[in-house]
Formats: sequence, C-alpha cells, structure tokens
Amino acid sequence: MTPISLHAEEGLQLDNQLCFKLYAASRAVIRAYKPMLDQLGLTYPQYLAMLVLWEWQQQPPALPTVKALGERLLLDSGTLTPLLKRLELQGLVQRKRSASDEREVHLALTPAGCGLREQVLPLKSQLLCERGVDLDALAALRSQVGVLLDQFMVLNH
Amino acid sequence: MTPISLHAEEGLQLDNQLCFKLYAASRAVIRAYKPMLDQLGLTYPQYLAMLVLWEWQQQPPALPTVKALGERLLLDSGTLTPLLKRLELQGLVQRKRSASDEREVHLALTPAGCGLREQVLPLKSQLLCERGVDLDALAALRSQVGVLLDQFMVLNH
DNA sequence: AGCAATTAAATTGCATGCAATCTAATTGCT
DNA sequence: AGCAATTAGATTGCATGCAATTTAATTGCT
Repeated sequence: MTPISLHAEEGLQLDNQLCFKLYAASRAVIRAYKPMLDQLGLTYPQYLAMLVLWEWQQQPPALPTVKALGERLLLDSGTLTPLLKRLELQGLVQRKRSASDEREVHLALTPAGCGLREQVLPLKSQLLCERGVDLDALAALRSQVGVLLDQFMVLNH
Repeated sequence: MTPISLHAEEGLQLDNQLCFKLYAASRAVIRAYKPMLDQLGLTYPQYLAMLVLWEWQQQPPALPTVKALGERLLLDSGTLTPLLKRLELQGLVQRKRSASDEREVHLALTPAGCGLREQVLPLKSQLLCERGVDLDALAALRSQVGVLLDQFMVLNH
C-alpha cells in the first residue's frame, strides 16, 4: 500500500478538487433543467422520481415500493416520504399500503402523472437544441461519470 | 438549428440521464468524504468554503468578501450567510463589516481555522489510499467534468 | 446636491439530503 | 406458539440550495 503524497499547493486548491467540480456541475445541470421543470411543475428530485415511475410502468403489473424507488435513486425514506406526499398532493402519484405486507407502500401513477410523460420529450429536445449540446459527448461523459459512480457505490459499501 | 430527436425508450431512462449520474456521483463522493469531514468537524460545503479561505490566505493582505467567496463556490448569500455564521460560532472564521464599504463583509481565518488546514492533507491521503484511487484517472475525470461545468456556466449565463 | 438605480448581505420560505429515532409489521429461530 | 431481530416507512432535527424579498450603503446621473 503505497502512501499517496499530496502537496498542499496542489492538493488543496479548490480547482483541483474533483469533488467540487462534480458538485458544481451537478448543480449547474439542475439549474439548466429548471425552465423545463417549471413548465412541468416539478422539482428536480421529483422529476427523477417520475422518471423511475414512468419506467416502471413499462412492466406491469408490478408496482414499485418506496424502498425500490429509493434503491433506484439512492435516496432514503427520510427524503422520499415527503417528496412523494407532495407528488400525491399534486395528483400525479398514488401511495397505498400493500395488502400482503402492511409495512410497504406501493406507488402508482395517476392518469395525470402518466400523461405528464408526453410533455417531457419535446421540452427536453428543445433544451438540448437551444444549448447546442453534442449528444455523443454527452453520452461519453455520462458513461465516465457512471464508472466513477459505480466505484463509489462499491466503496461506500 | 437541427431538431434533436429523442426516443422515449432511451431518452427517458434514468440510467441514460447524465444529470442523474452527476447528481448521484456528487452525493456519493460527498458521502465518501464524510468520515474525514467528521474528524474535522465540518460539513461538506463548509469544507469547500474553508478551502477557498485557505487558498486566499496565500495572497495577503486582501481578505475575501462573502460575494467573492460566493463567486468561487457558485453559491449566494442565502446559503453562505448562515454557513459562515456557523463557522464563526465554531471559532474558525471571523466576519467583519468592511470599513470602506459598509455593505461588504470581509472574511478572515482565526488561528484555529488556519491550523485546521494542516490536518486535511494527511486525512485526504489516507482516504485516497484506502480506496486505492488512481490519481491520473481522477485528474482526467476532473478535467472532463470541468469542461462540462464551464459549458453550463456559460450557458446559464 | 438630490435622487433613482445598483449592489452586498441578510432574511424568509420551501424542498431537499441525511442521520437518528420511532412505529408497526414480518421473519427467523427455538 | 413465543419472542428477539429485521425490515419498511414515517418522523424529527439540522444544514444546505435557491428564489424572492428586504435593508442599508454606494453609485451614477442630472
């Protein structure tokens, strides 16, 4: 196990921190989504939750639980419970206790929640277009960040 | 302006979203920093603020203002004011109104805040070592995420 | 000088993230 | 069956992010 030597001059410069670049880039991308999300009436994490629910709907009849959604988004019930209650208040999602296991809460899309999906693709195309995003570069970067994510997922056991 | 065509099957899959990968990776990295930050008694954004203040100290005598710190971290006073008050309570930072312009607040490190810097590099080396991080790969990814960040910084004007 | 426009922080309100705790339901083990 | 250990959500508390508003100080323009 070779000790890693870091020199203060480089090792503590903000601009040399991957962590800061990631953190700032993530917020910058979320900021870029804001105009689109405002039109949908969703916050960013709410949008991610809807993406999972829309995806899940492709394989009926299994409904996801809060836990399953959390595993997908890497979020716990402390974050998801209030978020899902807000989506329910907006009439996009229904939460119902499982009959077979009363601990679980199943999530189902309402017709409104289902229909919202159709509005997303046009808005997203517009977003990418306005910004002249290179789709190939996007995919490449996504894959690289994905590798990093996987590494940390394992390491955070 | 060529319209970008996205197909629902690929275009809305969570795993195909760069935004989600970035968001998840950013949180995963912050989680990885947690053990180190706990030892320092700092939260993650507090740590970033300290990085900037430590860096700033290399060029005396100019003291950063809240605004300057915010420009560096891409955060506004709504986030920074309470964060800095907590750092002040911990005795790491001093906030003082500028004499020349009463609107500004200058930030100075206390001796304790200054001294904390020495603890960081060993802890960080240990973190990287324990996880067997490849420093070259790290630098490469940082540079790529940096490019993305720059693009969005410009585009979010 | 006088005053509108700007600017820097602070404040308020809301929605996360996340640790820690709590509750209720289910499992597993004897 | 009986009971400890697990498990799924909900709840609480705290620290961000960030939009929107407010306050006080400074600039800029006439």
